[in-house]
Amino acid sequence: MSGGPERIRLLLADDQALVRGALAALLSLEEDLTVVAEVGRGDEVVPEARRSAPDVALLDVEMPGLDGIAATAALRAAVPACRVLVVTTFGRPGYLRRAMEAGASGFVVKDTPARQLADAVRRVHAGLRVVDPTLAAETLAAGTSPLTERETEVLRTARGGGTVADLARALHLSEGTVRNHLSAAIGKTGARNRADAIRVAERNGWLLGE
Amino acid sequence: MSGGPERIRLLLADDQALVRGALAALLSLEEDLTVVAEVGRGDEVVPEARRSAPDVALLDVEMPGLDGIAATAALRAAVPACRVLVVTTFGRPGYLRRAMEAGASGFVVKDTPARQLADAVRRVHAGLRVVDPTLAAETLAAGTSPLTERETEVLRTARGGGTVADLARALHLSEGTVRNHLSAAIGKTGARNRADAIRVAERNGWLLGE
DNA sequence: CCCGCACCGTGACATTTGTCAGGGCCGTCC
DNA sequence: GGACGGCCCTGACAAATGTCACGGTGCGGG
Repeated sequence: MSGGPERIRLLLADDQALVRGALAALLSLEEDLTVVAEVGRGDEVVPEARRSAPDVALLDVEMPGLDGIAATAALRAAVPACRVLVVTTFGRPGYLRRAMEAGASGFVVKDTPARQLADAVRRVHAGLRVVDPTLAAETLAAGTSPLTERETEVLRTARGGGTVADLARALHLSEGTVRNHLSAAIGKTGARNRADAIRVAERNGWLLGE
Repeated sequence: MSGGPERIRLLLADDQALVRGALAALLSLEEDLTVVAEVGRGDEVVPEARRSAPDVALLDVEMPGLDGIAATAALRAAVPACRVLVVTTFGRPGYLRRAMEAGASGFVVKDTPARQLADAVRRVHAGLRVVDPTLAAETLAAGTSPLTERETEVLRTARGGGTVADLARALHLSEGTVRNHLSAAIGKTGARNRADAIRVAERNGWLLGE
């Protein structure tokens, strides 16, 4: 508590309580870091950040309530002084780009060595950007989503695994139109199936928004 | 190092280095626990356990090389003195049953509070069993897999997302047989699609073994 | 022994899915 | 204004998928 007045204040957001607590333990070992808040849902990030005024927020992408990308945007708007470091399980190429566009300062996958996390936090706090180099290359290669807005929506709905008729009803579209969008999506993703297209799009992080 | 000779020796296995390190930090805060080994792959568990002789092994289910269930069985056979606590992301009903059958002493999901982990470790070390009560109920409800061995195999292969012809070639079966197995699986899972059936089976942990 | 059951295969069938060629409605940009 | 492109729809077609009925093989239990 009285270690010094200059500690970097951290907010942790991760839906898995165990991981959250473990990260807190890991980061608290550092002299210059202190965890001032922990939340388990994306929509709790902004309220909690308003209350505890952290310097850096570590956000997971997969969270209930609000995904980490949307939470990033909301947090940047509500508490501009707080920088964001996205820490995620999956190195989906699209995630990185979306996170950066939303205003994140850094992006780290969960299979990077534990030692590097504290450094990443310090760099972000210092105003630098932190990006996994391997992932950056993939992101450039994968580029932005080739899918149109409607195609994305159809594909996202199709994730639930219903028939074309179901999708048409859910989206208030004609069956033919749904088929057309799916066909276009299958072509653009280079897939052979609807299921295949969903997998490809998901892996690239093209099914996130909204 | 010299806190006392009676510390519980732990082995951690998780494919995400960050989580692994964080768990190590969390558990090392406890006076009576010490982490003696960390691995990132399932097939490294037994060799490492032979070398470091841990009292308790914390294994993730999702791991490259060898999944946590198979690693549990192998570890129990190779190093009977070491008890196993499975720590996993997904509370799939089938995972719990399979883990227990493989000889695990405990099963914890990653969104349990961090404080409880150390207690779970101590209980397991003391010879008790630790099971998430909510999950136990679900497991009883979901029961064992209704799928026959072949159906499971076909469904597992179908996950890759190929056509029936592809599956037939990969499994050395006739197309008609593959269709029959898929049809049976769809019926038994109460699904309407092949993709749907895969999702249901996956959620229940029926696609694990082998 | 006989029955049930998992398993493999065949063939035929209805349904679903994916593709293609159209056409019309709107915006934006040149 | 005209071209372009996203979006919606139609209708028709081929291919893949799911279902059904059937026969044949082993294996284990009553």
